[in-house]
Amino acid sequence: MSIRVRYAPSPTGKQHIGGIRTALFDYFFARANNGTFILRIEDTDRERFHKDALQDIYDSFHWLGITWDEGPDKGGPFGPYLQSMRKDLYQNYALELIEKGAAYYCYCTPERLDSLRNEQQKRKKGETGYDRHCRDLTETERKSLEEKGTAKVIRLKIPLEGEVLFHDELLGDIKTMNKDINPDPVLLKSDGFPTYHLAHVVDDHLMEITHILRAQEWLSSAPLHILMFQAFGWKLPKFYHLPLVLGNDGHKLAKRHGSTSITEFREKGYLPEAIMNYVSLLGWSYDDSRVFFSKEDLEQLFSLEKLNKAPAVFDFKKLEWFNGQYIRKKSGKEIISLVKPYLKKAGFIHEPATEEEEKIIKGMIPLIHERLHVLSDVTELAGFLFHDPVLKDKNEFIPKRLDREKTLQVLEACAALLSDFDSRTDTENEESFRNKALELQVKLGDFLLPLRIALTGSRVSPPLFESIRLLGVEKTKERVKQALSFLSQE
RNA sequence: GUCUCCUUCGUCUAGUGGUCAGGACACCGGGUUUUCAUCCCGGCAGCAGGGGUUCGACUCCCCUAGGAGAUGCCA
Repeated sequence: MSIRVRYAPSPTGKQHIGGIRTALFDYFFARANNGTFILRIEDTDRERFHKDALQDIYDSFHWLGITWDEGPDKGGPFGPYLQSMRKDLYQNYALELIEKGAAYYCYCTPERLDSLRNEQQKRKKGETGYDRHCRDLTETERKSLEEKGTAKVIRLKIPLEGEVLFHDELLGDIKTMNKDINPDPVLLKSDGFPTYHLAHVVDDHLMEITHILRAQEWLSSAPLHILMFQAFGWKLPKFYHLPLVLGNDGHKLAKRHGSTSITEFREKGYLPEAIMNYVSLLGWSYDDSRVFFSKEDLEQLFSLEKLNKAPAVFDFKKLEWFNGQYIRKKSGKEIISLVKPYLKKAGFIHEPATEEEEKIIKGMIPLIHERLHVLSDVTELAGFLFHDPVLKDKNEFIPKRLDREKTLQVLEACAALLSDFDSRTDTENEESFRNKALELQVKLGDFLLPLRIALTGSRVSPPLFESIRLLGVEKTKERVKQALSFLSQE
């Protein structure tokens, strides 16, 4: 039987690292086994639904280059793939469960449920969850509630005794006493929409899903899902509860850990290759040493056997390292087009860029390429090529081993050296500067520092001589002049 | 509180009874160098604890501890 897997996000917020990791595993597993990858949108929570979130799912996937074989926009033999369009279907299945005695109507108001929960929390001990108030309503009680038009939901009737035993392909056999299962969870909400529990079981069956890969946060409700599969008399898919991705505080990854949504990573200048590579290594590995994997590699190499059970902490530093690696693999040409949007956004260049701007960009790439960790670093690194530096701290100019007088002297010497800068090669220039530094009894690094700051506004910059050539000697001279007067101010 | 899952360097991980416990990021040194970055070389650092099983346990079993998740008319 051919493999069919699905990624089933709910459009309630931006796609985060955790969800994408699951999606990637689904996708790679399908590709590596000539299976089918399905995208199903679980938009059954009408209150939390966001149109932008739906778009974000598509955007994130397109950007990463993940394609699906069946989905809302693509169609397929088991559609529609938008759960809100399958509403009636779920109602029928919920009714079927009632007929089978596996579910029942509940007329409890949200208010009653709230106060119930409050009391339970106050008590701290003992029972939690629904008290099964409506489970054994008599027919007459039910009828009178119906006549009053009380809103109702459908709840799953969890057996009071016994246990559920199921096998997780990753975690092994898992046994749960029925009394420990969430007491009678809601299947069909009062607005007629199903909850996740009902919807995914119905759809996974109808869509002939063979493997369910989902995060471990679902593990505790898995027994209840098993119960439903059994009540319907359906064949069980294989379950893989994937380890969670945690933030550096050890908790489930969430907004508070900074920007962990894919679109935010994208905006900061992370490459899809880097994200894909890094995220794939969260809870999965290939062998004892290989770390670089392209999408194509993963589409072939990925296997469920190499999955890890323990949760993984998301490490921004390592992602950044991967990103730097992938940036360095790009050609200069690629970097140019990758970096341009950031220059535009910063207001450094026009749209489209002028000829002069193009020239500068082309020239600066070799200088900044290997200094880039994320693409947005470009504005910091190359800003001085597009605007004069802001001089704000005199002490910045003064090297540790020098004082202000000496620094002024050094800067004057640099200005003098600059006059026939263009007539010399870089090697010759270096020699002249070196000689002058020697003459003034200053280390070359110290000698060049004030000039570097005059030019770029920072102690850290791309190589000096190349930078001077790029910006032009005339402009450099002006900046040195400004620096000189700034530094001589009392 | 209760239930469930998890536990190898700070982090991601390899390891499936006999290894000097391997790799990567981070970190710390050193080298290259006009700063930074890159690059190269080197280093620090781990089997949570306790019992078993076994000739032999990181590997198997039990207990303890710690962590996480769930406990919603959210997914």
